[in-house]
Amino acid sequence: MNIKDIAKKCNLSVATISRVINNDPKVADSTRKKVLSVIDKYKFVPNITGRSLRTQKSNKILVLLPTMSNQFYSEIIQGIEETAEEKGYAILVAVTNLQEHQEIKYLHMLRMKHVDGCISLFNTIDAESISSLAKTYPFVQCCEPTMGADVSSVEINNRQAVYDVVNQFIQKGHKTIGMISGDYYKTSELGRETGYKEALRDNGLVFEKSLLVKNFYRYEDGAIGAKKIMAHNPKPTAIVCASDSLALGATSYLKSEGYTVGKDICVMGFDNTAITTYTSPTISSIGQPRYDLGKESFKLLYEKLENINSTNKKIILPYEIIHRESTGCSK
Amino acid sequence: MNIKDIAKKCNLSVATISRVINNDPKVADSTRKKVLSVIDKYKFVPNITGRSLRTQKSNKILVLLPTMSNQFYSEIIQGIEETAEEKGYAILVAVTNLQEHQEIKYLHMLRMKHVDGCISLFNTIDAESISSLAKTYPFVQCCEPTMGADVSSVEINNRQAVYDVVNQFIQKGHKTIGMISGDYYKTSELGRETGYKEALRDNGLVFEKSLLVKNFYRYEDGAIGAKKIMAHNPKPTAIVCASDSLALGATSYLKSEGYTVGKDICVMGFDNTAITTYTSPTISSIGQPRYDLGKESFKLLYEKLENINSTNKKIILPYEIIHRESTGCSK
DNA sequence: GTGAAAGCGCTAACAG
DNA sequence: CTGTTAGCGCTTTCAC
Repeated sequence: MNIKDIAKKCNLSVATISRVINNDPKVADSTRKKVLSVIDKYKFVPNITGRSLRTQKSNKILVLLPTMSNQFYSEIIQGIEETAEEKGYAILVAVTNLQEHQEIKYLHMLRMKHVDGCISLFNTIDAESISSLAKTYPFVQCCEPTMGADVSSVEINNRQAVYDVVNQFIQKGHKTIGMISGDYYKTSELGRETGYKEALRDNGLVFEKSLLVKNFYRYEDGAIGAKKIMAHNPKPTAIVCASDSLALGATSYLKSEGYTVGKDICVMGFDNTAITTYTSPTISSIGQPRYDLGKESFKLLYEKLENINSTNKKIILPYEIIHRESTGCSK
Repeated sequence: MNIKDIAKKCNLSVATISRVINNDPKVADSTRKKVLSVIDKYKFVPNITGRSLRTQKSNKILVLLPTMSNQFYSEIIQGIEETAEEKGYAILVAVTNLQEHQEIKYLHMLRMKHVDGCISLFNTIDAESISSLAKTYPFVQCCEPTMGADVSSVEINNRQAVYDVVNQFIQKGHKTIGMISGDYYKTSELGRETGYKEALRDNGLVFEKSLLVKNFYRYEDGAIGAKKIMAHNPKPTAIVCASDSLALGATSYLKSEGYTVGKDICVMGFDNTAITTYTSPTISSIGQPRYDLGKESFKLLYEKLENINSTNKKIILPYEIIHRESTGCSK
């Protein structure tokens, strides 16, 4: 059942059917009624591939995710989705699992015009490729802009967030502070680690390599990281983590070793995911405005969708530091 | 830059270019070489919309998710993705957020031939619509088959899983057992609740309405549920939950009320997500073979992709009951 | 207000 | 081995 069939049933041309489908005002009311009833009767749905081929647009955008196993992304996607829907765009999510060939495969959907634009939550390909991609296709990076790439992006000031936290710790009297970070989200990690180092430096403390451990973002990496950091002499009294999962893993390890987290040692998480209030101790965290991160990303993408030559923008959104039980202690 | 342009640059027909693109063996080696070098030079990428329109297939499948904020789905999707890739299919994920209009919107992608098939992790539309959809398009349900629908599906035996757990509790001497369930995944919930009721009945215990609370699957719903259940007289000594988030929320509430979970009261989760081993107490849980759930779903879908008239299959995969600290107690 | 016809980019049947 | 041709389903001039 295609447009031609409907045209036959109606004794009209395909052009008229097309006009009805697309709400063209210059079609007689009686004609429109007849066509709609036939469309309804046969449950006709216009073939979007034919339409895409003709109009050269799909009204779909791609959201590229590094992994699905991160609570953090869900609200960002909701922000994108709800903003996109207002403008008539559906969103499609693809997961790269951090594999470059997957990333390339899905980015081809842009070049192949199967989607009109892409919001990427993470990229492995180099800055130059990103820049050239963004020049030709509507493309926006969210949370993890590739360093040195000329592209629109939305993120928080990761450096400043950790700087503030470490600074607070030092004000409260902490002298030995560790950090557990990850090892693949290059941009945010560098920012967070830089904030850590700069806060130490600005307070006259020296950065020690053995107090900064980097690995993945699984709970167990938090535990492993905490173990390494606690082997340091003197023992740290505070640990900043690059995610809540790391903070939770660290807390779990510290408790098993007899420390009272929030009293003997402070632990700070990142992203303020729902879990933080349901553990004991509850986990302090740095919150990102997830919904708005998604929303602003789509708005930037929409500017590119309307005019690919519009200038690239870099948007920085505010973060918040939320103190819970895990940072109850001063030293 | 399209196939026609390439043909001109090569002084060949578009047909030959198409043959090269599609690895047709009956193309002279010298010709192939020339074409490939031109393709490379101009960075030509075949337009997949044109191809889809012509071949009537997209080599893409849709994975329909009720929500993104559930750790549980990530490994299922990986199972689907890796199996699909072997067969040359890319996967696209869409999130309905439990809204019917979203579900319908994305299912249209099937009818519009924008994807060749769909694996759905949850549906709100009725059994008849599902059956008729599955008759015409490759469609498989994973984890939550719609009751009464004629469709291929993969799941575990939810009823038996909870039956076993409750039975174990009773064998260990528990006499008052509560259950915290959810209120929208109709199929699995009904199965789990039925298992709970049947185990009670088969052991001569009576089911009491106030011991079964239903709500959403957020941590707070676990806390709220536990509060309600603990108001019962006599006090329950074990609670079965329909998810790990509920179990964690319940545990958090019980601890705040002074109970020692695993000693005063047992708590069982569901899905065996990573968090269960990083809380204290660690949470016992019923594990589903997530990767295989995804893998088998794609295999069923592939049978439909090859032959839409192949008979529908219902696959039941094994579960496992994993005891951790939260179920340490007998009564 | 409606229809005829061209064409989006591609593949495949057929001819040679 | 290569070219010619038709057509996938749709939108959009251009006529009338």
